[in-house]
Amino acid sequence: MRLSRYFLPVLKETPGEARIASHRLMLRAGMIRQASAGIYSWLPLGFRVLRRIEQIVHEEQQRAGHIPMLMPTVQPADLWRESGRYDDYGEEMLRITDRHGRDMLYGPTNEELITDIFRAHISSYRDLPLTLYHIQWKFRDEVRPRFGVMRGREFYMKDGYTFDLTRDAALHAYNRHLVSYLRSYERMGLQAIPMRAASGPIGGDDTHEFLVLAETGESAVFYDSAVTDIRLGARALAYDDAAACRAVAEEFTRLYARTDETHDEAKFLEIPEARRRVARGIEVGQIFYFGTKYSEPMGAMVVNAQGERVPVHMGSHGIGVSRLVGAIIEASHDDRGIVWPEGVTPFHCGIVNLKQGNAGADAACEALYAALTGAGLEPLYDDRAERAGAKFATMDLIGLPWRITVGPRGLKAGVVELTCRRTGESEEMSPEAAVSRVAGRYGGTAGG
RNA sequence: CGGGGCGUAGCGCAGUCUGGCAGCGCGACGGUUUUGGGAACCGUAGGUCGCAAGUUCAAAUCUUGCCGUCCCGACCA
Repeated sequence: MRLSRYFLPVLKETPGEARIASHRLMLRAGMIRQASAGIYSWLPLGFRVLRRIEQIVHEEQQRAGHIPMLMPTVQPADLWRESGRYDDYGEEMLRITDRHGRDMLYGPTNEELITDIFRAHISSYRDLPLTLYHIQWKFRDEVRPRFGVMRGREFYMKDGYTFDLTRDAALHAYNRHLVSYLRSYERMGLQAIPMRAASGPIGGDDTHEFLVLAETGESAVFYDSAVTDIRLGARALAYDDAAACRAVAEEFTRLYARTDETHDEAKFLEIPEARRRVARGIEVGQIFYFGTKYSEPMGAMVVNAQGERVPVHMGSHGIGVSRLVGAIIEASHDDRGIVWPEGVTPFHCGIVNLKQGNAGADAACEALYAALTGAGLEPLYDDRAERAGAKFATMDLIGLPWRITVGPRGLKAGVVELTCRRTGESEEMSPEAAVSRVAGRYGGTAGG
């Protein structure tokens, strides 16, 4: 993409309403524009990041054997009356009446819809297990939206629903989700710690929240510092192997890590003092096993091998896709701007032409652009007639992990400059070497 | 939902107390000179002063009502 033809409305000054780094930086980098309290338009740069996170979630869900689909945002109230949640959900649910006077609602979640789909089409244990998921916009009419996309009213979320014959099978689904979530977050360059949590209004027997440590987090968290040393890394994952999934889940949840809702001071004090940590975290996902809470009242039954009609065991599992954009920035920025992890960056590499209009610099930049594109990467070429300082400031603000700087001075010596956004380190090298270095950073995962 | 702010150009704000030409900085646009970390100068455009009613010769400014938005608390992915 050439910046001169792109839409990147960056701001030099910080809009007054933004209190935390991610909100401030998303506004300044031209990623979002507020439409109403807690409701945002995603401008092109923000949209790219949102899509990359969504893509990682899709890939990891499907790797775990989960099946994508799409349910509507507007739902009929009747289904919610059936589950008993139409009244329970209260003022957070946006209620709508259509032209025929029917009660509708903008979905805050999708248990009712998915259960309705399940009961209409599934009747035998032979069709289980089944995991369906979708990524869709949701709406919760928060009393006080804040922190930009981290606590919006409209938000984009992956929610998955598991259907199993037995509790044991449902717990395998729970562990499988835990592992797939860990893998998704690691690909996004994030550490999200699974913590035992309260179940809240969705209801359930077992639940973990995934928290990203950040000073601006909404939850107080208490944990054993050793949990932050655990990584999934490149290990092979056998999602169909219940014992293997349980082993990984146990490895990540064995040590003490809880939010304030379930914090147990006595157990916390059993941790060696040097490893006790009290901090704050941003919730970026949650997994629930809730048994037959919805299947019983809504009649989602299957016939088991003994010929008996039994309610299915269900679980639901969510990842806050739009919230992750903010959470990643909270976890990865500096005083100059955003520092994107390579896994979610909106563009793989920036090209800064220090002397736009200089034939040699222009040609070198075009050649770099073609070479990077040819290597399967998406570069952002700053071809504006701006001064160097302005171009650097823009690149730093939008946080691309790599920047190739091209100027007549370096070209005389046959070199360009490759700069790492995170460390600030620069190195001079031939344009070809710069391309292969950047391409090497993204390996086979480039594109998308 | 309780309490408190704020609403004036795309962004940041002054002007409101004490009614009297709608301003400043940044940004945008044009020009000249510049050009390796947010350049300088000259010029130009851009405003239903949140909305409505009221008071007044005269309202951004005073009064009333409404709307929007932000912050603290409670609540919540």
